[in-house]
Amino acid sequence: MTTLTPKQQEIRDREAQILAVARPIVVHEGYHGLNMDRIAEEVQYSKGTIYNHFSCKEEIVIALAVENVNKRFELFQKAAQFKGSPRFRMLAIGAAAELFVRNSTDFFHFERILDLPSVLEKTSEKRQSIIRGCETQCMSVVAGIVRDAIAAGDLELPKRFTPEKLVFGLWSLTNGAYSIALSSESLQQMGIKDPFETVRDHTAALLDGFNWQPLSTDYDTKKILKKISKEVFGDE
Amino acid sequence: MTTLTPKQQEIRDREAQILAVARPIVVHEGYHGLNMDRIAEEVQYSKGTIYNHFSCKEEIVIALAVENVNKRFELFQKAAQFKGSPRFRMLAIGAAAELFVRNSTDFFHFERILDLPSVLEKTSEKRQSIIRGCETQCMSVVAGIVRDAIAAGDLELPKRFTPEKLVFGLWSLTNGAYSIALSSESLQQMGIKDPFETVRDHTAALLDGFNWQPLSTDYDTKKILKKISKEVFGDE
DNA sequence: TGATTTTTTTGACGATCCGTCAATAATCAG
DNA sequence: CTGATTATTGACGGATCGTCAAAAAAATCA
Repeated sequence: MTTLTPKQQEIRDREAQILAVARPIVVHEGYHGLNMDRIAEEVQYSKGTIYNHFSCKEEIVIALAVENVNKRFELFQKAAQFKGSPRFRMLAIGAAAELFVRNSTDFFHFERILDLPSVLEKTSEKRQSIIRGCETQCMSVVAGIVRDAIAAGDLELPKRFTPEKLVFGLWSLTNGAYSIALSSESLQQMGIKDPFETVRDHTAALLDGFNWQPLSTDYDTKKILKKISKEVFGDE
Repeated sequence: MTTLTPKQQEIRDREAQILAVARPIVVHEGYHGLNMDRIAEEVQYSKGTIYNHFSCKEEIVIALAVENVNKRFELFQKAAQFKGSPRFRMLAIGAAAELFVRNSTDFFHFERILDLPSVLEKTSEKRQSIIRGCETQCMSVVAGIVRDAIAAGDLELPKRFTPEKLVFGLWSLTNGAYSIALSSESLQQMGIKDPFETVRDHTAALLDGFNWQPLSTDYDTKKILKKISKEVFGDE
């Protein structure tokens, strides 16, 4: 129980091995470049063995997505702990989201694949619920900051407008922007050279629109962001 | 030249037939439910004939997407012609986007499939550029409204902030929201029952954040929207 | 009209890839 | 060391893509 036989150890490690082999394939050659025979060849085990770990191809993709959403959740938690006013903590969340996308551009590859219902359908309920759980937790962390802002008197939401709704807006904005930025060729020719900066500007405007104090015009964004990246993400 | 032989007529019509058969399949059974043999069977032509019209499966999907983006562009043009202040015309654009999504939920099916690089890769440059063109034109129409607002003195953008950047934000927000709403199961359980209403609120907040006059607090949204749907989209 | 050329249609076929499973090999327990 | 258990293997069946030589249909011409 406490100690594993070498065989058991080998089996445990293999799952990570398979994912390590699969990840770059999906990233560089897309969903259709990923095929089981190739994985089998690269990890030096037979196809049947791969299927002992993952019941289908889609299960590998979702496993990769799980690795990513866990990382995101960690970043969000760190960010939420930034010492400062709620509005600044929200800025830290934005920085976390940006950092996440920058460090794992590949994330969107997996998320896009799983956006296809015909793909998601084949994956296990178990891993699906892990992903949903991560989403919900991230949402909670951020909604918590909104609640703190309300409690502190920095923010007053319109009638029947929940903190979750506000978070949904931020989530849509950032996710939508990164998603477009990664897929649409036309962005460049429309004159948007730095989507990240644009997203920062827009989240600021959105929160200003809700009159969340202090307004973006009242603080030095660059300065705060520098402080955040030093204190929260010092190492990345 | 001016008149077509019956045979040529038949060939012309067949393309539409194929798409008409393919669309519901993709919508209801996803990308992987769509297969060429099945299409061939349903349109009562052999597979080879299908391949005379579309060089591959992906080409059918992108053709369906083209049908949709054209529809969206039409709606946007109509909306932009609404008689009223730029801010209200922008409201009309929002209504157009919402109407588009409501009437063609299936749109996101095709867009998601084409988000996979491994799928898009196989499609013709011709159809790709049609789609890009529609995107660019939509962007231009909306950016035009922003410019009108600036010219009218209703809006002043921050330094080095182009109208296109503002449009990109709106586009991200709405697209992101609809995309999440359609795919994420977790939304409901987070308490967002009406994503459309939430999107309207957020776009309003975003534009307020840029201090685009008149602010959403200064007009009766419901009233204006009713006017818009009567005058612009009377029939839909 | 009937013969000839051109165009269109067809579906059998090769190729690829998924997922299975009976046979084989490795490991473990006594 | 031996028999029981567990893990591994890769050949195979099935599905689907896209091709292409042969057949059918249409168009052209005498």
